[in-house]
Amino acid sequence: MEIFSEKRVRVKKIKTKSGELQTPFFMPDATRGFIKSMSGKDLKDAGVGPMVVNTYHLYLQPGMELIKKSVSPCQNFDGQGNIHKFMNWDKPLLSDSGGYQVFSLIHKNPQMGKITDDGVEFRSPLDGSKHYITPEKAIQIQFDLGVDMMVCLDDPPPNSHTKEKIEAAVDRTLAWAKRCMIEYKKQIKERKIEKENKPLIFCVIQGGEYLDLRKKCVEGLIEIGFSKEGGPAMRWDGYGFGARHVDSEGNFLEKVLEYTAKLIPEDSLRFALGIGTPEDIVRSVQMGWDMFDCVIPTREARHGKIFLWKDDNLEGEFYKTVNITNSKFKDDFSAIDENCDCELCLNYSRAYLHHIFKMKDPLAARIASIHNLKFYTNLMKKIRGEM
RNA sequence: GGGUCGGUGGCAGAGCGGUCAAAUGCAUCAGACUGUAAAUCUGACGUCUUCGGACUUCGGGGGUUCGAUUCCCUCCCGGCCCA
Repeated sequence: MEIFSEKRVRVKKIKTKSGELQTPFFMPDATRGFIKSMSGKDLKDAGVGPMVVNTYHLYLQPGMELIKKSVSPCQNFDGQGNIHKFMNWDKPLLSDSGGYQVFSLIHKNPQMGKITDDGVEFRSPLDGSKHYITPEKAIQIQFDLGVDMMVCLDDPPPNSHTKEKIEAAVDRTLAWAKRCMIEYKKQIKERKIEKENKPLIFCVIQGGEYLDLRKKCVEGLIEIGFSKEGGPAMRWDGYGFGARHVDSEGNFLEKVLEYTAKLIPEDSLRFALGIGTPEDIVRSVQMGWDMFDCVIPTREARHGKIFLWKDDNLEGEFYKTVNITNSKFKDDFSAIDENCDCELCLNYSRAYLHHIFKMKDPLAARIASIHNLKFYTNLMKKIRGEM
């Protein structure tokens, strides 16, 4: 793998209370505490380790009271009820703060809530009930979730906003990151969490497509890591790239990603939120990004799009996707991917998968999801040089 | 044999004098999906097109009318009821 022989890949181990992780890694989105249509066994078969859950979704449903009470009937977990026990998932989990959800909800429909400097007031799309989330509350919820990695509440404006508005979002993101850090220190102290069990904390870098704003944001965030406000200074474990990383035409914001990665302290984790397609992940890894999460492999699996390897070398067009619902697969009895050993590829033909998709049976979504996630976990193994 | 209701695009099913190439749903075909309001959404779906339109369609045939998928006659086919 030529492009990765230049030590541009930051392969390093990180420790969490649920086990070690090796960068670069990919986390599928188990937003509501599950990956649609998949069991824990399916996920393990696909090679999945860490996953992302969402603070906003879990807070609304099933609610924190239930999660704090939960008990796993099949496995011993330490401590009180948490999302690991509820899901019966003993590998690392990262919770996203929910800022992205609340903001996109409000940006799409201003009647759904309002944003102030103090926090966000929003209506639940489930039942219309009113909720109020502050940076402090977002952190408290994530401690209650009991995750291994947590993310500050941020303000992610659409990249199409004016520079003034993007800068205001940067300022708010910084103010909220500071409050999140103070709350984080407070929770660690109050909950008497030992050093080795501390969840990793990630801040988020905003700034849209403006390099100077990205720089301003990172510098402000680094400074917060040196602040002794609320307790001894604590550095961020990682920095996330916030907002969309593609422009309105779908072009990857290569320069912004590359520039921003360089601003992040060398020994901190670099989390490219929401990235992405396999080629976007490869490019981002080359820029120095360490962690990724994206709905693409699972959502597209449910929609019949299957990822196939073309080339072991991760250069050029190393993969392709097929829409298995296309009529050309109706009588194609070949294997889905001859080079894959997932449940789907070992057992079924393209024609059969085509058929169960056409019949809309949930089995189609399930086995396609296993396949696509296996593709992604293998992609990361190839990037790390493990296969 | 008599009565009655009905025959509409691949299917189901609206329309019942012009605004109908014909609602809607399904099926079909293609596309989108990037910190999941997504098992979702978009587009195409008679033929041809210089994308302005043009042409042939609503069981068959005939009629009324400026004009019929819509009204009348007749034939064919189907459901139900009575013999």
